Amino acid sequence: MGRKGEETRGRLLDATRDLIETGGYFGAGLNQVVAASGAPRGSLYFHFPGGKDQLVGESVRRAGREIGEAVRELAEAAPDAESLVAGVLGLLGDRLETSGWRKGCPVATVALEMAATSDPLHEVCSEVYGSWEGALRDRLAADGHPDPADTAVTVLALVEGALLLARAHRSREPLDRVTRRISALL
Amino acid sequence: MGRKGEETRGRLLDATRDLIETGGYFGAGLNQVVAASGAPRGSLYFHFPGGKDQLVGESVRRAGREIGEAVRELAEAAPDAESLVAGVLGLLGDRLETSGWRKGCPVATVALEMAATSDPLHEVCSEVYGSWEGALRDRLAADGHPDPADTAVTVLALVEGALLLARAHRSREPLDRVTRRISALL
DNA sequence: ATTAATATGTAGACCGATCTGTTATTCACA
DNA sequence: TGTGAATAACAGATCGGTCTACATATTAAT
Repeated sequence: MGRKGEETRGRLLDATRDLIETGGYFGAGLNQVVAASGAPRGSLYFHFPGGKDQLVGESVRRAGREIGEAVRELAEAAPDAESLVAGVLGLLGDRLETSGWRKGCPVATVALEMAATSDPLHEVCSEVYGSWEGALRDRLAADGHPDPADTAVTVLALVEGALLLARAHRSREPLDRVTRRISALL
Repeated sequence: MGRKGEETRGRLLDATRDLIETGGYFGAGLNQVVAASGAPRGSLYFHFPGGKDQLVGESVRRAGREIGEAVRELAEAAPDAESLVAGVLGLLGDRLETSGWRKGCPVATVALEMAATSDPLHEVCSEVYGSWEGALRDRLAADGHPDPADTAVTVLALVEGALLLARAHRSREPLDRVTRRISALL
């Protein structure tokens, strides 16, 4: 695959991710994807012969990897788990607010829409959440936390839930309140 | 409005709620709504002249009221906040699993899809979450909890996040893990 | 070095299906 | 007989997906 091809492929994935994050699987029409990416319709099916499901699946996976890496970088600088979670909540809050409450979690909406419908997409979402859970669990275990597995899932649920409430209220207040209470879990 | 009219109106709202819960706003096509409810297409616009947004809005509000009442009943029987939250998580877990991972939170998916797009629907979701937060806060305050406002939002975020992860993994493990760690917050 | 041949990618018209919403007509009960 | 409600045909737009023609690279042969 040449340089040019790889580039439009990436533009398609980025545009899809953006639209998915705002309106989920059904909210991301392929017409909007090609319009936003600048790529023609034919190129979409050249790079993603599996159609919309492949496009969305790779897009979610890519976004999951990106966020995972960002969290890993934050984790290196954070002295303990508590400041790490606070940092993540702060980062996500900034991203959410500056995007006009559009950019929350790129996985959540698709996960909810597809939980009972599409097996391939459900698996992608499950794997992404699993990787985040694992990274968090490892960090907690390394810090000597007494209950790393349960606590990792609990913290992830807390972050996702706070992000959901923040979008629902169009306010970072839920994120701030959760940040204030996070220490009780760690 | 006569008896018959009220009945089909209710059937339309119930069918909409079911489809919304499974696939969100975009996942609930009006063709599916009329097919599931048995009502003809024209009746839909007779009872809901505001179209899909009115139908979905009233459906979300109705579902929010129902769940709020169910929680209130559970709260009367629960000796403390901890057993109340555990009861809610258990109830939601049962509902989720027996529905084949379809019925989670009837508000969440719509809230995420519409956070940045539709002002009326965003407000409905915000109000429903607000009412749940308020009920939880009052209970915590009545129990003499030191930090009812922050804790209420945190607990709601935790429940919503756990429900999201459970649907994403098609497993009640996240709900169980969160249940085990909830006491740290209360 | 130049040209032919092949693979890679672009481009957009087009298809049937489905989407939300409208309309005119008929039904049924008071 | 008059009004609340049911009914289904219909309209325009958009959906995901397919198709063929064209342009641009890359490779190979002369």
